[in-house]
Amino acid sequence: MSIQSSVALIPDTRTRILDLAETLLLERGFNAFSYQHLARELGMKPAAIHYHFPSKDDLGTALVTRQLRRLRKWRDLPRVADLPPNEQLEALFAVYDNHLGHDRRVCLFGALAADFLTLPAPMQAELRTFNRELTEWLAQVLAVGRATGTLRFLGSPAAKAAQVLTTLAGALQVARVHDETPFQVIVGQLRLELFA
Amino acid sequence: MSIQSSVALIPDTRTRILDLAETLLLERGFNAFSYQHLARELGMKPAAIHYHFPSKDDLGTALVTRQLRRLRKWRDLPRVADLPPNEQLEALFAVYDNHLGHDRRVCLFGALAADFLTLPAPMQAELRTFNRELTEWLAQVLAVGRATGTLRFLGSPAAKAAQVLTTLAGALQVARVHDETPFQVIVGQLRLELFA
DNA sequence: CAACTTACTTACTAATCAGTAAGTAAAAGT
DNA sequence: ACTTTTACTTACTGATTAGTAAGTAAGTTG
Repeated sequence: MSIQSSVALIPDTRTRILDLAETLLLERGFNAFSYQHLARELGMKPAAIHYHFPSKDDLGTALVTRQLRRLRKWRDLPRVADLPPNEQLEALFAVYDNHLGHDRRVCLFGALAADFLTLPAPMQAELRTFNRELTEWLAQVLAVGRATGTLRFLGSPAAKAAQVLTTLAGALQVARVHDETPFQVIVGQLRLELFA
Repeated sequence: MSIQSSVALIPDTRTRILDLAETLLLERGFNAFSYQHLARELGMKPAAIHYHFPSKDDLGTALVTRQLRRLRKWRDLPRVADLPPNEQLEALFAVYDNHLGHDRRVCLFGALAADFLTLPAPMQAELRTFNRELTEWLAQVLAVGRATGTLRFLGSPAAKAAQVLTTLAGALQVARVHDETPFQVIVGQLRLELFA
């Protein structure tokens, strides 16, 4: 693998494939794009994609693995980890809002959940880990937020975290079917209920 | 079209196709089944499916249209329409719980939202109507429930209805990725918050 | 009884799919 | 300078896709 500057203006081919596949996955679904689509748009032949990702399973797994790495990196960023809980929650909302701004992309979880049973086992496993780690992070944020009085909710932090994340994933899907409005309404409702 | 008893033990072919397509759609996704799959399992040739539904677009649209008819029928059923609001909400939860019991099916909305942009226009339109009518129904239930003191929530009934339905659709997806537990946890959280 | 309709099957097309094998030009390593 | 590795292209396979056209057997209707 070629050594590439971390501030590369032109990403290497492998990254360009992943980026395009991610776009197509989040905008169209996993079963709705092919190696031919990728190759045509990247100006290369389908076999070139197979060189980097022998099978579509490999490509899909790489996509989820990358997103899991991103989650861990984001979560541990000082500008996120050092925030008070209510602002951490707002930062989470901003991530989903940002998806909406990119052609109403759904989140990775929402893109893969419906077709989950057709996915290769490693992809399923990575997606489970992704969702579990994100839920655990939010549960911790909620627990501290309630303890310090900036957040309020009934029930356990774990249950509330699962509920909030599920709602956010669903809200991006509703936004796709209608328009941005229901997403903003739903997130507004979450803010109303959660911020003390 | 042949006249068929309304309590038919053996549904006509068109219905059998719709039933199987619905099963595959809710368990695998719209782009994950073909006319060949349908034909093989029904013991007929793919062209027989084309006879009843000339294109896959027609089949998909028929599926959503049927679900919209079911929603209107269910909503207007005396045993649903005459219930007090808190029991109407519980009846809604029961519908989603029943999906879970059928091999962890997601709801129609959750099955189609991710691939929404790849769907034929009539299917998109029907799905929008379906979601809009269901949300309006729930908003009314919530409004009456709060007014009569059996339900409680902050914000507008419309916003709360959108949030609750989005959460339910998402909860079925989470159940697919993990197991039944998160669904029960999330619905438990909804009950805790909504029932006064 | 004849004509028509219904509900299919058989046989096909053209496109697309994921994936493979062999070749190649350039870059990198020794 | 020689060898190896990288990053592809060309050319192909076999499977699968949605969809069509023509034929047919059974049932329905006038």
